[in-house]
Amino acid sequence: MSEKLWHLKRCNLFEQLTTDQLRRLEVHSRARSFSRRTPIYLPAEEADSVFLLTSGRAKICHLTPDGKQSILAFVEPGELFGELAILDAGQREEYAETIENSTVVMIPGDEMQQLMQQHPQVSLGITKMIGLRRRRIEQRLKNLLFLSNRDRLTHLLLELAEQYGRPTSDGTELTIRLSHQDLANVIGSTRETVTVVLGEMQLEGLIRMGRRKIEILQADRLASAVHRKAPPPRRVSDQPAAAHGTT
Amino acid sequence: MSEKLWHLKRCNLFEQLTTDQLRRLEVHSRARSFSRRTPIYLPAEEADSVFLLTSGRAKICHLTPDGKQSILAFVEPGELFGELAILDAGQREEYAETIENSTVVMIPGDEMQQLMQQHPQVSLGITKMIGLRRRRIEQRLKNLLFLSNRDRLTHLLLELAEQYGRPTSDGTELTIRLSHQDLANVIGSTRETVTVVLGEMQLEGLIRMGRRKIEILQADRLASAVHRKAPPPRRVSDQPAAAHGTT
DNA sequence: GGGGCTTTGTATGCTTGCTAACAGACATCG
DNA sequence: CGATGTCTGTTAGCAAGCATACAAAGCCCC
Repeated sequence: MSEKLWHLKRCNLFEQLTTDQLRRLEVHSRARSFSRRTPIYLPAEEADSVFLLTSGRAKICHLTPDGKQSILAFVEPGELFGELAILDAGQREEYAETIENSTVVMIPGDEMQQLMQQHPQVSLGITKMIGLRRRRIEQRLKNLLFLSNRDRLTHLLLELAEQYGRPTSDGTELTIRLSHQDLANVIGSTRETVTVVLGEMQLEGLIRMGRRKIEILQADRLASAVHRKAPPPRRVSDQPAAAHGTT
Repeated sequence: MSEKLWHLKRCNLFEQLTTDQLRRLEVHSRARSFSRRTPIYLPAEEADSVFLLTSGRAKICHLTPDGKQSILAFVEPGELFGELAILDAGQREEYAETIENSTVVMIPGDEMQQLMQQHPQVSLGITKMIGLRRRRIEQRLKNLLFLSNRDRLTHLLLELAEQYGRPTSDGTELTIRLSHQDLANVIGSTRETVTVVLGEMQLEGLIRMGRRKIEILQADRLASAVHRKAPPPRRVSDQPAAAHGTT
């Protein structure tokens, strides 16, 4: 009970709210937990709730009729997802699935709308979130339009490093474990191609990889290959990137 | 002066406002007109204003370093654009250019923010708009990921027909005049390919085309080819689709 | 600790669609 | 009305990356 409240408070969207308001939100929302690789919601389901991931990790996906998957975004603890349910209660077009054992809080859409009406801050926060994610999607669209398979993969690795990177003695290790298939599903390619390209990168000394594990050795060289400014070097003592990002 | 006000009122986002509030908005905003094929704003420009198109037609584009263009959206009268300037005053990532002689009203971003703070209705409206556009982009991303060149073109034609279609005796004529190059820039293809595919479609009796002109003869067959439900038949007397859409 | 699932490695066509290169038709504007 | 720019049509060659087909190695759960 008070745990749910605690989780709500951790979402920076709600940090301005009074305890009373939070409690109200808490009463109307519901906590659930899911084990690894379980769907949280499915396409064509009624989209009447917004979700807050409180622990674990999830991904937002789309599936074509013939079974091809694309990953639209990853979700980290403290992030809201399925947020387009606020706009109009239609049906989901995508589905959300846990990557690791996770817990979420479900907030009814109308409750959320009401909250937005009463708190311009929350409203603005939501708007910004949706807008930022839109920008990210637009960026991906452009990448898909103009970049080769390899360059898109490079971009992805750099983004992942920024969000999920942990510094090591040799470079940066991704704390999110993805298969080649997953990577392919993000950049819109095939598993085989990703395997090959990653293999090349390893030969070139840019990365090192293990099973579902990638370590980036030369972020600067990767970045310059796609005209992107290199990420700032990060000390081992630094915390992993603050999460508000998705892909 | 009162003309600007009149235009503001025509934007459904503002229709709930009192005349006083509108006048306030009016004082702070500025009207400008642009002739055909003129940039309204450019990439890397300071993004401190939101635009309302009051007449004409425009497109939102992205240009790669090596000169390849992609069209992100078309803008119709009454529509807001450049709206991500509300989120944070960074730099534009895209540019907007008129397709026809146009007039716009520039609304300062902070003015807009203030308005949103004071009027939850406006805020919600903006959120919905950004969200809907995000959905549209996501749809395009999926199309690009999974569909062939031809199928993407088919989708585009159907969408354009919905937004800009005027019924004729033989089918539906697009009231927006686009070159093959433009179409290619929307679906992420090349001019040559679009020419060829459109040629095929014409041979198959699906469409008829002239210079910068396309008439869709068999929307149902087009639609079924991409598993899309056929658009509702529209009487000649009906008005063209209400505009809140973009691509 | 063994069976089965998951993940990765690798090679060979083949297809789509891009590049490049012209040519003609139409339009617009002085 | 001529000239220049825009738009469309067409082709051949080429390259990226997909589909397909196996194979082997790790990992996890029973």
